[in-house]
Amino acid sequence: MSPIPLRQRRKEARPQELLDAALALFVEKGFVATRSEEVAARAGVSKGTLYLYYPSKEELLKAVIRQQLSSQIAAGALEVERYVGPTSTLLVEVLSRWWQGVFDSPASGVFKLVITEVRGFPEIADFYVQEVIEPGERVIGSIVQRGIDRGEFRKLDVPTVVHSLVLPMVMLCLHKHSIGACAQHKHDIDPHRFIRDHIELMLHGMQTSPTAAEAPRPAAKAKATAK
Amino acid sequence: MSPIPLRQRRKEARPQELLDAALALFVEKGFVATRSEEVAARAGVSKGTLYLYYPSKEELLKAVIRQQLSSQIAAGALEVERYVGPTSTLLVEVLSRWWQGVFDSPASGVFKLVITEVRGFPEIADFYVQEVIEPGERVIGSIVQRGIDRGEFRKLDVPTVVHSLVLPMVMLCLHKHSIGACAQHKHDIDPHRFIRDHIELMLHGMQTSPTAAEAPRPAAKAKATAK
Amino acid sequence: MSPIPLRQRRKEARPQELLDAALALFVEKGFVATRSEEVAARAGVSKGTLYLYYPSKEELLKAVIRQQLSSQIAAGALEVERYVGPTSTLLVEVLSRWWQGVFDSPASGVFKLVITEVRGFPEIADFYVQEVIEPGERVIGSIVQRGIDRGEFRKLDVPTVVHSLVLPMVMLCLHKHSIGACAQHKHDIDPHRFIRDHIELMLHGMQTSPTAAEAPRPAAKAKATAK
Amino acid sequence: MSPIPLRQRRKEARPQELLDAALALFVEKGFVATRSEEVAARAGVSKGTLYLYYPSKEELLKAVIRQQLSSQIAAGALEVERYVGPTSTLLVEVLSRWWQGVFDSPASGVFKLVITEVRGFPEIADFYVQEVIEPGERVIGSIVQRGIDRGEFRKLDVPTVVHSLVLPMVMLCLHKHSIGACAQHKHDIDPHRFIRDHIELMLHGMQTSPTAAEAPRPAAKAKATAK
DNA sequence: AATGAATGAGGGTTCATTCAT
DNA sequence: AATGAATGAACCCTCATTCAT
Repeated sequence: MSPIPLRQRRKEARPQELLDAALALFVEKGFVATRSEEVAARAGVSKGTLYLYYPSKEELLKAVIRQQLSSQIAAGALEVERYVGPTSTLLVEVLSRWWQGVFDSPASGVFKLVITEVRGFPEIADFYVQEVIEPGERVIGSIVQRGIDRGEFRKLDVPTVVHSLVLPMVMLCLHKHSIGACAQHKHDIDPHRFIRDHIELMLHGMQTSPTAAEAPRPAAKAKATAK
Repeated sequence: MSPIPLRQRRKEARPQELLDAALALFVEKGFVATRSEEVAARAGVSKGTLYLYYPSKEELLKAVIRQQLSSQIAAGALEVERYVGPTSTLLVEVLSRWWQGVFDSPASGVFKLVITEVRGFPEIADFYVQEVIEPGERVIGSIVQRGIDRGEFRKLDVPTVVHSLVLPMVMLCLHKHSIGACAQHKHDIDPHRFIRDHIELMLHGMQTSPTAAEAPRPAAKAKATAK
Repeated sequence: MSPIPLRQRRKEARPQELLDAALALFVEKGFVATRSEEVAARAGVSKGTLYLYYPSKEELLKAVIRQQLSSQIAAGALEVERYVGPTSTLLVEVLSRWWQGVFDSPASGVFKLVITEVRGFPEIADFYVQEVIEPGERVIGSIVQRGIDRGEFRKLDVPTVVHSLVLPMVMLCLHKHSIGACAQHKHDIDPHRFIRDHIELMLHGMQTSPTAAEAPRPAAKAKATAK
Repeated sequence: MSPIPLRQRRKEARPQELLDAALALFVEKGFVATRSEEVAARAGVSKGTLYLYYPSKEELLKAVIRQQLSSQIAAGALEVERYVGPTSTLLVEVLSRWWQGVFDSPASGVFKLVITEVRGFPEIADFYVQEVIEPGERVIGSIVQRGIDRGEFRKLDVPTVVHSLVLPMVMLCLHKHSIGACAQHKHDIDPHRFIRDHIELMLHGMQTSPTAAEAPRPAAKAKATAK
């Protein structure tokens, strides 16, 4: 049934395996502190082999980031256009979906990687801005705009709202891979719960009429402050 | 006229000069990528001198972080107790003051430093959490709680609100020292303006009464909590 | 024709080549004063390669000593058991053979190395005592004892005799690698001749019967020992 | 009563205090591994002061050795000329006296120092040979020669006998400061007892008539092998 | 004379990268 | 293609020596 011999399958899988290994290690230990041999070892190949696929550790770093970003651009944009229904629901929907896909996956590490390494490789900034920040802000921004246009949201400064919405999410990803990864401080926050609450809180702040804010979750009931 | 000999005066200044140099460089290039000689040079001394004051690069890092943190704890707590007046004003006041003191100063770099280096030196996590996160959250949390107690804010989950308020601020510090430091992306956001807007937006989300710009809202009822 | 590739052949030879180089240099210049790069160079490899085989200069030192010692233990013991004939001949035989094997070989340097470096690395003392001193004294001691038992030697304190016999030999090895290695003082003594004479002199002192050049002597009585 | 102020006395004592400190440390840790600051500290002065008395660590080493040697030349020679009585007694007398003065004093360390450091500073060899080896061998040699001339000793090769006599003594000094200084191996030999026995054994080997050998110590009795 | 802060050459060790196998 | 031995530049840190005080 599988016409492709194992050897060849491995060979084709190599680049991805190397990228995965590199992502994990770069995020964990930092780019400089990660030895290229470790990356190779984690990918199950030898030091030399790594250099067959990537000409240098630096290129490997860029490839890691590029690849993670490409997969992020994705989705969403279309959804917005087609969607009918309350904007708050749409916003919750889009942010949640993205959050689900990112936070628990290794992809959450790219944020740390970018923050940590851009200064050393400013090219990274360019494609990060182009591939993630801008498209991301455009999508979220367009939703917010839709809410404003439809009178659901107050007339707010769109970029501000977008940042207020998104920065905590990014920050949680960073936390996960830094302090959150240190034994004692693992469970200080429940990220999924926080994000849910955060969005809700934001919606409150954005909405014209308080009632509208509740729309997305009909079955919900009072919960307020319970810690 | 000057009874203290130059040598000695220098000696006392050295540790701080070295810490300043180290902070700047560690934030800019990362701990591992910074050569100890660079730190020394930036502090205007030679390689060897650095080791007269700090026994190793690693200890220097810890000293850098410790010192920045110690100076952060400070402030605010008292203010909260004494304050009379609307909680929203208090919150704006406290956050703004802190923001002023941090964002434009080199201290803003510690966030990046911590995020970047904790994994390598987990002890850092401990004192960061103790010296910054916990006291910080306690102060902001107490303000939020005050607002709730006084019926000015809705009955929200305090930690959630604190995070929603603060994480974007921290994130902006990180941004400043990473992407924001790359030529092309310098002025994507005006941080001070954003923080002002962000807080305002948050307050909207938090407040009970629509007075400020919202429709009247009865005791908050349905809450979109179901996960 | 040669199925083993050159690389691999080298690899197997490396440790020994490095040990040889290290022995020579450590003996000549002392452990601390020898740069690891020199060792590598003398072994025909680069600095880095040394660390492929030994994790540190210190481990290299220990390996050098260990290896020399292991090869020393060896020999003699059996010979003693089997031997028939006068003990004096046996003693001469065993000491000469050992002397031949040691003095002119690089192994003679280990004595200096041990004397010089034990204080810095006391573990060395343990294995030197176990691998060299004790076995060596045991072998020579057993010969002396045999002589006493067979009435060929006077009833002397065995360890004393062993030391009197052996210490000058060790001392000559030390001399060879210290003062003896300094141009002006090269030929102050002919070591082989000296050792021959020394053993002969010692035998005179040990023997019961005056055969060689001594008057008959009854069971030794008066002893010039009182301190 | 003491007209010399303390300050000045200290000042005059400095060089000697520094030499003592240096001897102890150089013997213990080796010349290269001893930091000049340690020497200063042990002598109770600061780093800088050391350089007021000796222009470099190397000169300090040479001074240490020179001074120790100068004090060794000393004595004995005259004694030999004047002495009347059996040569064996004279020999025992001279060797014992020297041994007493050397072994238990810090001077015993110079042997190690010379052995260890000559290769690095060959000038040391010259004055060591001139100041110690040659005078020493001359004194002992003249005694041995006297014994031969007077028919007390067999017609042996004088240098050989001298070496056989003296090398174990030197070797014991070396041992004391190397293996003997390592906890486990402190009491393997009783040096004073050994030297006494060794000389006695040597005398046995040297003497024409066995009876003569016993002369020096009339009151002694059988002791032989008892360990 | 004495101090000890400062210097900077020097040496141990690491690791990205190459290349013979 | 894959390996891993070898290289050597680079970096942390030490310490002899200097010199302002």
